[in-house]
Amino acid sequence: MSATAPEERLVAQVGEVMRARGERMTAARRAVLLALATTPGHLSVEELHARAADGRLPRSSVYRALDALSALGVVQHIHLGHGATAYHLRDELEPHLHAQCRRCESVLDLPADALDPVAAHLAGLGFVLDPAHTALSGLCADCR
Amino acid sequence: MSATAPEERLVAQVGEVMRARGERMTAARRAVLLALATTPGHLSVEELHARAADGRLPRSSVYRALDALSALGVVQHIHLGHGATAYHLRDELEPHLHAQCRRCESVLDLPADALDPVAAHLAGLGFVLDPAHTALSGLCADCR
DNA sequence: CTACCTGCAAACGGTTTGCACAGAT
DNA sequence: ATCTGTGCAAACCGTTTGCAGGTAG
Repeated sequence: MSATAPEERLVAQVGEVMRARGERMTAARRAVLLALATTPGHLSVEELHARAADGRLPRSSVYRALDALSALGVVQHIHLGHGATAYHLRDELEPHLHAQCRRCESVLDLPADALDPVAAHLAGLGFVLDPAHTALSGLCADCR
Repeated sequence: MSATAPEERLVAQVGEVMRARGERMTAARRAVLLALATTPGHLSVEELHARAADGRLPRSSVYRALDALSALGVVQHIHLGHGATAYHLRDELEPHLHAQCRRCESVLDLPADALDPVAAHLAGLGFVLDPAHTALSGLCADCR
């Protein structure tokens, strides 16, 4: 019966959007998209390189696939202080922020509304906060 | 009469702390410290390199001077999303946070207590927030 | 005089790019 | 058949490091 797996549906959907824009759904993009869809949490390019197409996809292609998917709004990234940028599918249903320990680099998830007070303050200055775009920094319980 | 300039007092003070630790107040460290003390706001290593010792101080020495001064707690740094790290003297009297526009890269200052609500939430999880260590991200009034 | 520190130059990790070829439409 | 995307390799940028010589104490 082979019901259509949710990742395959995603690839098909994204493919349509790309075609509508005169772009193409290629093996590289499919591989990156599948890696993101089948792995929980956020992944570095390093990790994507390892998981997508079994490590056979060059890093530069991973970057270009991420660029293309980001342009569609399918993929988002988070800046983690010192460390490498982390990528993830846009999470429409479960948006959340991140706080990273500056010592052990572990990442904590926060409710999406955690920055609402600052966001309001900034809005008053005409500044639109993108709360998920950079991780907060500090020391986790274990590292204090 | 040549009254002692505040920067010179700072250099002398920091020099003492260094000596007390078995370290030294060298020309490189003095130059970086003076550049930070006489320039408002936060500076990249690039900018420090240009201002300290007239550009004659190698970048690697700027990094090492910053490391030494950071170890004393005299200097702090901020991670700015994509961009290069920014350095500044520890501002005991006027601590503040930063929000950076992801388009024009300009930086907005925020009151030090702007993240208190999140900090409280995180404290409940045992996580100690360091609110000044990473800049928030978004779009400024001009770039929207 | 003796550590500690500097300058230089090379290496580094993450990311971007130029180019000729491959492949989706 | 066309034109976008890929692979490769080299360049890039911010940062770190090894080492021989310099200098603060």
